[in-house]
Amino acid sequence: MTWFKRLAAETLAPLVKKTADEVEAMMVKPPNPEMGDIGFPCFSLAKELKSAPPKIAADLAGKISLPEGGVFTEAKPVGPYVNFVIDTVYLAEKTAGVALADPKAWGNSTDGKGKTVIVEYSSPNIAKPLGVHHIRSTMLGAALARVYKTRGWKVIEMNHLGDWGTTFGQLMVAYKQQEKEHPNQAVDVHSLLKLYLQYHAAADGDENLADEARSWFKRLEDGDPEAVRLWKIFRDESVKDLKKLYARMNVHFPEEGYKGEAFYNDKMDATIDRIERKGLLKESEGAKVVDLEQWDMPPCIIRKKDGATIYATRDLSSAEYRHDMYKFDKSLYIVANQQELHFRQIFKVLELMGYDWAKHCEHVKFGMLAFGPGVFGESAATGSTRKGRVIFLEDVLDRAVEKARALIEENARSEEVTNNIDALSEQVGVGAVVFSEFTQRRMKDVSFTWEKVLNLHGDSGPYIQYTHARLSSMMRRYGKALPSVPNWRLMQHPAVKELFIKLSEYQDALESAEKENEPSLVATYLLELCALFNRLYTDKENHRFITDNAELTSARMGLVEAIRLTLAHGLGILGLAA
RNA sequence: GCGCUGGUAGCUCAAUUGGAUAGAGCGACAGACUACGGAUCUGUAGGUUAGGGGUUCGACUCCUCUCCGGCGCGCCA
Repeated sequence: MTWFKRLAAETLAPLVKKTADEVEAMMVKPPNPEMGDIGFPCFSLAKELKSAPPKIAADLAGKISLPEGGVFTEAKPVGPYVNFVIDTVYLAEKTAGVALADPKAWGNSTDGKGKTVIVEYSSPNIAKPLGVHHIRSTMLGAALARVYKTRGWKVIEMNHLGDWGTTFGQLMVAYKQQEKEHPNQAVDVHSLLKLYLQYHAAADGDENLADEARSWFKRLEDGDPEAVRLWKIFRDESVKDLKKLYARMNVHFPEEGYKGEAFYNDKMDATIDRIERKGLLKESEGAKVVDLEQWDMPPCIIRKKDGATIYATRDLSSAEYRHDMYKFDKSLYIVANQQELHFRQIFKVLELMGYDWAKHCEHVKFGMLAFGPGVFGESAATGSTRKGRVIFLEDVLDRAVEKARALIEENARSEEVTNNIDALSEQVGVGAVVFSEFTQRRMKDVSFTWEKVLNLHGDSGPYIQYTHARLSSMMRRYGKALPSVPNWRLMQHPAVKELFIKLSEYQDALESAEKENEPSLVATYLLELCALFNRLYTDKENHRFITDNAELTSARMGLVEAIRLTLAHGLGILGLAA
C-alpha cells in the first residue's frame, strides 16, 4: 500500500504546495472500498484557502489529470476527501503478479540489509520444566527474530539461560542424598524439579541444609570437580529437554545462542574494572554500586556486600560481550515488564561507561501471565511453584494436540489425513497454543484459560491453517501450472480487488511488526486476509474460482496461489506449520 | 508515595498511530452444503471507548485531573 500511497502523494503534492513526504503522511485509507483506495483529507487546507473542505476536495480533484493507462483510474472528491481509485490490473500485477513471479521472495525485504540485531528471548531458569508463562518470551522472541530475518537483518538469537546460582547448590544437596540409595539416578527436568521441591521441603527452617547448599555452590564457583560434574549433568540434561520442547514450537537457537549466565562468570571482573576506571563505582551500605540518583533510579548494584556479583553485572558483561562479538545495530531483550527498572538501570550504566551503542539496546517488554478464574479454583491467581500453581507448557501442548486430534478424526475425509493424524494433530494443536500468544498486543496482561489457549475456531491459528489447507486443496484440484502472466483484466469483482489491496498491505504489516517489535500485527493481518478470502469463497452462487472458462479460472487461481503464499509465509513468521 | 503499564460490546481482543459509520472472535439467537475442504460463511442483538475537563475543523488515540487493575521501587532473577 505504501507504494501507491506514495504515487498518489506525488501527484497531489504540487497542487497543495507541500512536499510529497508531507502529503504522504497525511493520506489515509478510506473506511469503505467504494469510496476509493487511498484518500487525502482536506481539512487542514481550509483555513489557509478560506474555503470549506468539501469544496477544496472538489477543486483539487478537478485539477488532477490522470494519464490514460496509469496507476489510478480516478481521483474523486468524496466529502472533504480526495480519493484515488487504483487500476485493478496494475494492482494485481504489483501484488499477486509479483508473488507468482518469485514465490520465494514474496514477503521478504532487503530494508535491513547489512544490519545486525541481537534478540535475547526465552531465557528460562533451567533445571525445571518450562511453565506456560514461558511461552510469552519464547514465542514473541522467536517470531521477532523471524520478522527481522525476513526484513533482511542478520539476526543473532540468544537464550540467556539461568544456569547459575545457589539453586544448583541446593540441587546438589538433594542429589547427593538420593545418590546413596540410587547411585545412577536418571536426570531430566522433572526429576530435577522433584529434587528442588524435596530440598525445599527438607530445608524449611533448617539452616544446616542452607549452609550445605551454599557451600556446594561455593565449590562449584571454585571449580571443584565433583560440583562441576554435577552442574554439567544438570545443565546438559536440562538443555536437552528444553530443545525437545522448543522443536515442537519451531524454536531453534543456534548453538552459540546457548550462552547462559555461567558463560559470563569469568568476564565480570573485567567489566567491573571498566566501571571502576570510569569512576562510576561507589561504596554504599557495604555493596559496590553505580549511583543513579540523578536519573531518579535506585543504585545499580554491581557487587553485593559479600563480594558476589548479581544479575545486573552479568547483563552488563553480556551486553559488552555481544557488542564486541557481533557489533550489533540493535539489541533486543524480550523480557517481562517486571524487569523494566532493571533494564533502564543497565542501559544507563552502559551509557555512563561511555558506550554510545547503549542507545541501541531495547527492552521489549510484555505483560504478565496470570491464571484466569477456574484454572486454580474459582478466582484468578498468579503462578507459584511452591504453592503448586504451575502448568507445564508441555502439558498445554499435549492437551491442545489431543483436542486437535479429536477434531481431525471427526472431520477426516481422506486416507491421507488419517494416515498422518499424528503429525497433523501436532501441527494444529501446537499451532493453536502458539497462535494464542499473538492474539493481543504484547503489553497486555494475559489471563490464561484453557478455553482460550485450546481454541481451534474463529480467530485462531487453526483457522488460518485451515484456510491455507483449503487454498492448497484448490490448487491441487486445479492441477495445472499457472500462466506466467494471468489475465488480470478479468478480475474486476470488488471483493477480488479488496483481496489485492489486502495483499499489498502484507509488507506494511511486516514493517510495522519490525518497527514496533509487535508480531501480533502479523497475526491480525493474516486473520483479516483469511476472513476476506473465506467470505468470497463461500459466496458460491456468485463467485466460483474454478469455472469452465480456462482464462478466467487461471487468473482466479493466480489470486488463490498468491494468498496461499502469503499465508504460508506469515504462518512461518509466527512459527506455525502451514 | 513515586515510576512503568493497562481500562473499548456479557467475555477475549482490534482500530491505518489525530480522520470518514469504533470493528472481529467467543457466547446467545436466526440462517446457509447434490459442484472448488461447514475447522467455513451470512444475519440479528449487544457501545456515554472507566469518568470529568482541555487542545483541535475532527479525539478510543494528544494534554490534564480522578477512579480501578497489573508490575516494579538495594544487595533474588
